[in-house]
Amino acid sequence: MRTTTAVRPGGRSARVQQAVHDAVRQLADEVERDQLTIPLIAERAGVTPSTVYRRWGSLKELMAHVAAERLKPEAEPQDTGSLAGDLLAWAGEFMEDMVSLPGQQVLADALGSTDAALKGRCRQWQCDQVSLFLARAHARGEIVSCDIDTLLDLIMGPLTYRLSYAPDTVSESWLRRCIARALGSM
Amino acid sequence: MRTTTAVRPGGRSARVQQAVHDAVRQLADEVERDQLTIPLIAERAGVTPSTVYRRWGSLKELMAHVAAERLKPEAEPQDTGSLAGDLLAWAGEFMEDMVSLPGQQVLADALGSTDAALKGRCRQWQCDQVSLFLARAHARGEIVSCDIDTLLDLIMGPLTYRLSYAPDTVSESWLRRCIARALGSM
DNA sequence: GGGTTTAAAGCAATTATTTTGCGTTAGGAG
DNA sequence: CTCCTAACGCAAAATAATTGCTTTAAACCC
Repeated sequence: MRTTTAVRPGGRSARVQQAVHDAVRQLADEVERDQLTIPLIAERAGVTPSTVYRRWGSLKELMAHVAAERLKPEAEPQDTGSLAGDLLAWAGEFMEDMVSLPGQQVLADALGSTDAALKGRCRQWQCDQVSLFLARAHARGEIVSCDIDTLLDLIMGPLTYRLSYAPDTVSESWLRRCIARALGSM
Repeated sequence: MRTTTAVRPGGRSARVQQAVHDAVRQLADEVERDQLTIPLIAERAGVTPSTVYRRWGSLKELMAHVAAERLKPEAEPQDTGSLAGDLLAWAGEFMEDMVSLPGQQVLADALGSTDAALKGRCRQWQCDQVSLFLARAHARGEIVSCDIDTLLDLIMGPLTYRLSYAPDTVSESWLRRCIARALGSM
């Protein structure tokens, strides 16, 4: 098992990680998935293949790490003025990202990993987002009767499930119903 | 894209498919995941590697096919006398299978695929199961106010989500609450 | 700051896997 | 029974993965 995260954060190590991740994202838009190889990625990143093998182990693990990074929220999610609105904006954007063909690849790469630490991090990011929405709601004085886990179970659960098994069956109206149900439950 | 399913069903082709699938299942219990290679599988199955490459394309796709097969229900699920009971028995068995280490691999292999047809088949099997439970409930005279999709959204959604991102947080009591919520909703 | 230590990267040789062209085999159709 | 063809086997060639050793550059300690 390799560590991959923040080994000697400032310096060459970090630059290599950045270069490799960038190379993967670039090449994902340029070549078919089955010709996306580690030697190709290494060349684009300006490093030797053995560096990639030693740090990430395999293409599968590398793709999982890059995919997980794309699941990480980059900016503060918008404040819509209500919990339901915040959840819809957030989950809606996720939904739109992941129904697309590249999004489907990202989701598959992330879910295809068995790295528990990686999955745990993804889960934590989602918890953090929902936690932020709940804090906002509380600050507004909204009465909320459900916890983070239940919201994730009833929103991200069905959403991830459908995105994986039947991506053509998701829609904004369906997502609205999920959110309404989640907020109404308990 | 390859077809894989039922090409010249009766004959050599089917025997090869069987032998290869069997070899994968055997070897999955014997060797670490990263030394499970196509040449190894081919040797165990008594075929040449090129046969496997030509039919399945890559290890990833082969594993996805084998994993999907394990998600297919083999026997008629037990009739417990109530819809809630049927759902709990079925989803509970799925949960127990998939929290285990080999189960986690199977789930990751299946979810890691981007073969829409394969995913669609998995979804269909689950629809069929729930449909059967609903038919039984109807025959018993149970009043049921929710449809197949909602039951899958509220049971298999959260379950698959948690099995993927936080397998240590599932439990039978949690699953019971999911099922109760699903049956009470709408 | 300058010297020391040590992860991590580069390089190159070795090994393993993947691809491919072509001959062969065995189901399926007439 | 014979022909036709998809799928398999075989072996050579191309490509990718592994590994031992060397070199580089962060990090650490005076």
